[in-house]
Amino acid sequence: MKAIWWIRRDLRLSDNPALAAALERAETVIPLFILDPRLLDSPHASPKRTAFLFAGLRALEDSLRQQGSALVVRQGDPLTVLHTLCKEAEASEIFAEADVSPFARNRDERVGRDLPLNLSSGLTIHPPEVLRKADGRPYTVYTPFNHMWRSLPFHGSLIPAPGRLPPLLPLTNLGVPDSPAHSPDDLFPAGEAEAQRRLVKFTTSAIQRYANERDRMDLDGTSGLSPYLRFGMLSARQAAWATHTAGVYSINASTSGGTDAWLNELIWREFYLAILYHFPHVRRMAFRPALRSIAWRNDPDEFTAWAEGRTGYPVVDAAMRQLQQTGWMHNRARMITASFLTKDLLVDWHWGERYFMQHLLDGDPASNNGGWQWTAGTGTDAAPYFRVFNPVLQGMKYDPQGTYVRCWVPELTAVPSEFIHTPWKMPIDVQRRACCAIGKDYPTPIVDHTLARQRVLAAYR
DNA sequence: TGAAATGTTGGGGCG
DNA sequence: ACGCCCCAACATTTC
Repeated sequence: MKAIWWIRRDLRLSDNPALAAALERAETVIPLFILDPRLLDSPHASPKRTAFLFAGLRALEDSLRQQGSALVVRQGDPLTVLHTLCKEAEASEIFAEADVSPFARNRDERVGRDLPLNLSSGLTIHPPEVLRKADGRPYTVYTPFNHMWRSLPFHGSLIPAPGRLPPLLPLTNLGVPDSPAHSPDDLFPAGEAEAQRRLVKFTTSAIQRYANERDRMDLDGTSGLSPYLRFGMLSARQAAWATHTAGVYSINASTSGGTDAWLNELIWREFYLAILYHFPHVRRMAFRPALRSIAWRNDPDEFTAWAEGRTGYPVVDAAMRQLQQTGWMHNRARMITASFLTKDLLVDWHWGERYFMQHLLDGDPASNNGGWQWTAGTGTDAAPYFRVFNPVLQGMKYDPQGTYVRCWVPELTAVPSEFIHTPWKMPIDVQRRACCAIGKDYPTPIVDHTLARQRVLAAYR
């Protein structure tokens, strides 16, 4: 029997339930990736993320070749492509990893009606369907979701990568396209091997300090694994299991330091994947009906200033430039910039959601939407509307010396630390010495935070 | 996974 | 010695 392994966001050979199922049932497995124009040309697509995906496909292709197989790449509507390939290669089964987004579920349902599609769970550790309250309804609050999640047994162990794969007969193959844009490949080299390297590095060092340092924008305190999790170059199970090697892993522990904080982040990921699965309309509108008609200002010039890092608030500008230049942004900075756009500038969170999707290597519909709705206060278990981040205080707390700011906003390099988060307060002679004239070399704040805060509170009320 | 406004307390300066 | 004021430090409430 021949089967197709339809690769979507599971670019890995190890711990891949869909691949394992295919190999168990079929003598020949055809690894297939479909370039779907509806995804690649969507308004939420990102040249940087596509470049990362293609680089990941090249890495996967290399691994498959080393195992005696190959990667077949084709373009078009998945149903049509799969139809053609099934006929051409005489494949009688298709195996893939289940996904949660409305787009993916729609697509898979269409395919499954016509073709023998077998979906395996692997995107999350616990599938969204099984996590329900006692009354059968899905969770909408993180903490009880977290408790239920942690109470579930982890079944099965990690699936090792297969040894030699069955060889393929020649098939029509586009090959992996060249990356559409220059990607910051040195910061995030794509592929399963790199993901494993990072995981080992993280679980043997930074994870110990993760509880305290993950919020510090000036330190290397995060895992840096999000782009790899996004495309399944690393499985969530691998990410959670690896905490064993950190030596203090306990599924029910509340005091195991960094590993526990790390597990919480993985559970946030599963929470928002479950939210999108159970409430697909969150992609189109606020989860909370009362907050679907906020009187946004939506000033296009202010939005552009935010996007380009010209707001006059150093932490906001540093973060937005980091995103533009690297395709990644520190998690604390994501909350600060999202709060600034929605609350200080009163721009619809949908605008920010789309912009982040267009730039983030790890851009994932579920996590990104969840994060934006959390900040805007419109989502499940969201921050209350009156919780407005103060960009100055956040900067002083999570970038105390201004190292992060100076890294991404070079015009502030010589500004003394005393003024690094409030450069507009520099006396003229200090500005001169720092070679930074406010209003010329670096912008005056585009809004007064105190006034903006009052304005947003009124608008939300 | 905030921050500002408001309230309370207690020590020290000073008449 | 005493009352009064000021204000920092901390706690509570409110947005």
